[in-house]
Amino acid sequence: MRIATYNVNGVNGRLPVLLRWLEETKPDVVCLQELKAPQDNFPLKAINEAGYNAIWHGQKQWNGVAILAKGEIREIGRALPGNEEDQQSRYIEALLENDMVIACLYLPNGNPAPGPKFDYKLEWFERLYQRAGNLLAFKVPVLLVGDFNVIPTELDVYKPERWVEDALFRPEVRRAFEKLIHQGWTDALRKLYPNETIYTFWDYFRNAYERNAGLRIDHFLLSPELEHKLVSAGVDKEVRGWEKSSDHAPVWIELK
DNA sequence: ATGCCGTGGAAACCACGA
Repeated sequence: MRIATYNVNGVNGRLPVLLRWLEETKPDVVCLQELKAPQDNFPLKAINEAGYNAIWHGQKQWNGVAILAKGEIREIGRALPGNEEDQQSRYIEALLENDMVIACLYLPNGNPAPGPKFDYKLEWFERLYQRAGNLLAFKVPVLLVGDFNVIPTELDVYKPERWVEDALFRPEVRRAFEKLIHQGWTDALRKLYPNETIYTFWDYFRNAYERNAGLRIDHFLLSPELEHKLVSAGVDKEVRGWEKSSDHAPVWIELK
């Protein structure tokens, strides 16, 4: 089965691109981030007509996550536990019909750093670590998927020296990602391509896409139960070059 | 070195993103 993640940067503004990409690549399950749509303005009809069921957690103006599936999908939760005051819709968790658990997440950007937004990012990351540990303890197949807003290593950014102070690459954030991996997760794309330059995001300006000045910040983390089912993975890079594209490209994995 | 672009919501600019 093919599972994909795509930060759409506005699900309604991106609808033609999203539908074309779904039609061309036919993923079985899709995690979307940055819907930028309130709960009652999600394009469910168009998604259904494209052949997908959907659950989503919207928010007026910003954030918002969704999971689409050709098969049945049952929502488990739509908030990351541990902070009742967190109102931002950045997390949704579901059970797929093959009993796999999938968490679709949009980790906070965190800039400017240091500052309250960076503190929120680290706090959110710690709660994700706790939740991820609880999911691992169930000993079932689990996927943590989405826009982590983390550049894991120097290999994942075109000019690392320019990013050392940035909230996507600061040591605290890289350590948090490393700590999560060491909890027992596998970074799917790095497992298959340990030494390749792979990007999933290119800025809208400075001709970043044409210069291939990108970042790898959209990730698939596999629980141990899934590690040996990983067949292939990649980035639908050409989608980033389409008219009215998001600044992210879709990323996908294939599981047997 | 830098939101230079893009989105959505409100208002004809703003916040936010990475």
